[in-house]
Order: sequence, then C-alpha cells, then structure tokens
Amino acid sequence: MTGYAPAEAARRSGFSLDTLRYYEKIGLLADIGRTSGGRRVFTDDDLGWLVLFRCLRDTGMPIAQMCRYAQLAREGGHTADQRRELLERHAVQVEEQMRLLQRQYDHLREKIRFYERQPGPASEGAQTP
Amino acid sequence: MTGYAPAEAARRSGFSLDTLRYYEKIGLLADIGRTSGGRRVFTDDDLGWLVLFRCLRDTGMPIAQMCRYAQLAREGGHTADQRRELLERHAVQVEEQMRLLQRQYDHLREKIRFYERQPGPASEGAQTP
DNA sequence: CTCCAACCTGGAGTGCGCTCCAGGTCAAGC
DNA sequence: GCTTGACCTGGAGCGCACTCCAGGTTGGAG
Repeated sequence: MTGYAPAEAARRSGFSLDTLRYYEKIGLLADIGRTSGGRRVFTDDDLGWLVLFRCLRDTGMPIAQMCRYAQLAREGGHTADQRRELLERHAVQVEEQMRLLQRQYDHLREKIRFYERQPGPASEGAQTP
Repeated sequence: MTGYAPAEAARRSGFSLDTLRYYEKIGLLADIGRTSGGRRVFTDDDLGWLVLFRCLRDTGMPIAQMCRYAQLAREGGHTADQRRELLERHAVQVEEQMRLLQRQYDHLREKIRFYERQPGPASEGAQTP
C-alpha cells in the first residue's frame, strides 16, 4: 500500500520523469493514482510494471508491443495465453539477437587481435579496415 | 580487382542501396570508385569495410564513432594504436551489453515460466505484470 | 538504334523513443 | 503566510539512422 512520488518512482525504476509521463500518455501505464492535488502516486504494482517494461525494453521490444501486452493484461486473466505467446515469441527473437551479438563480438575480438599482432605504427596499408 | 555494381554490393553487404549512398554521403565510406558515367563501383576492399561496419553496427556502435574509426584508418598506419583502443573500448561496452541482455533474458524466461505454471484462463489478478 | 532497368543527385520525410519547454499549481518547511 | 522545489499539462523539438522522392542519366540487351 506504499505510494511513491514521481521522483522516487523514477529513481527506483531507472526511467526518467519525462519517460514515466510519456508512458502514461501513450497508455503503456494506465490508472496511475493521483493525490487530491493531481500529482501522480506510484504503487508497488506500478513499479512491478516498470520492472517488466525495463526488461522488455532492454531486450529490444518495441513500445507498441509492450502496449499490446499491457492492454491484454488489463483485459483480464482470459488473455493469459496470448500474453505468454507474445513473451515467448519475443524470447525467441532475443535468443537470435544474442547469437548475432555473440558472433559479431567474436569478429570484433578477432579484429582487435589483429591489431595486437602488429604493434606500434608499423607497416600497414593505409585503408585496411 | 573485381568491381561490384551497387546492387551487387548491397546484396553482398546486406545494406540497402540507399544506406550505401548515405554512408558515402556522410563520409563513412570514402573514395568509392566510379565508372566514366558516374556510377559507383565497389571493390573487395570496400566490401571488407562494409563487413566491419555491419559488425560495429550490429554491436551498437553509433555511426559517428564508426566515422571516427574510418577517419583514423585513412590517416595511415600511425593511428593503429588509437584504432585498437577505440575497438577495445567498444568491445568492453559490448560485453556489458551482453551481460545485460542475458540478465533480462533470464527475467523474461522466468516470467514465461510463471505463465506456464498457471495454464489456461484461470484465476489471475487482472493486472499482474 | 532503341528501350528500359539500374543508376545518379540533392533534399525532404519518416519512425522511434524520448526530451525539453512554457506557463502554471501544489505542498512541506521555516 | 511565504518561499521554494517538486510537480502538472499540452505540445514542440530532437537525435539517430535511415528511407523515399522527383527528375534526370547511363549502358547493356535485343
């Protein structure tokens, strides 16, 4: 039942105040409580959502899809299958993303090893990538 | 000594024609050959650069930094140290990125497991994230 | 020689995800 | 009661990385 002021919610979630307002404006966050004076009050539940959004955002999910997920959740328990499906599909994409990142990281490391085998300003074509 | 038409270079590099033109316009690609009629001719060397750019882009390097790298390479062998340094720094960031991605992927998988333990449209709070 | 698909240029437009701003309101501490 | 800093709204602006467009040129196939 604890309530957090906007600044506190921002600090805890790692999103900026503007981003929190933006998320509410586009309907990603809904039903954020208000004081009598009109100020936002974030609950632990809201914070839970923000943790999820951070997870999804960090793994590259577009906002539109997060909105879709949040919308489904708001529609109630009968959408649980769709939500699971949505997350599962996303997870598969993340796996692909991780494989690509690993592959390109290996390339990068190899490139760096190339520089380490040719130390200093020695003989080198001017435009070797 | 083989030369590739723009469409072929696009096909081989995975960048669009427009992106190749864009990369040249901003100076990321330089000294791309031309036919007497003004059409681009990409060499294997250019293709090599594009492979590198793809690696860097896929690992999240901003274009400005790629430009810096390309610029250094054009300045000759005496910048090799700076180039290595730049790539090394980037590689460290990519490692961090990979750790974050893995962590958030684990979160995501856990969330999905939660759905799998509560199959079907059963009892569930309407707004559990 | 003709045709047409591929190419050229400069510049405008797009989509995403915020971020900033002006001008005003609210409330905690002195 | 007053100050001051946190907060409010609607809307404009931004940075990135392209992407698209109009209007014109090129060059290989038939």
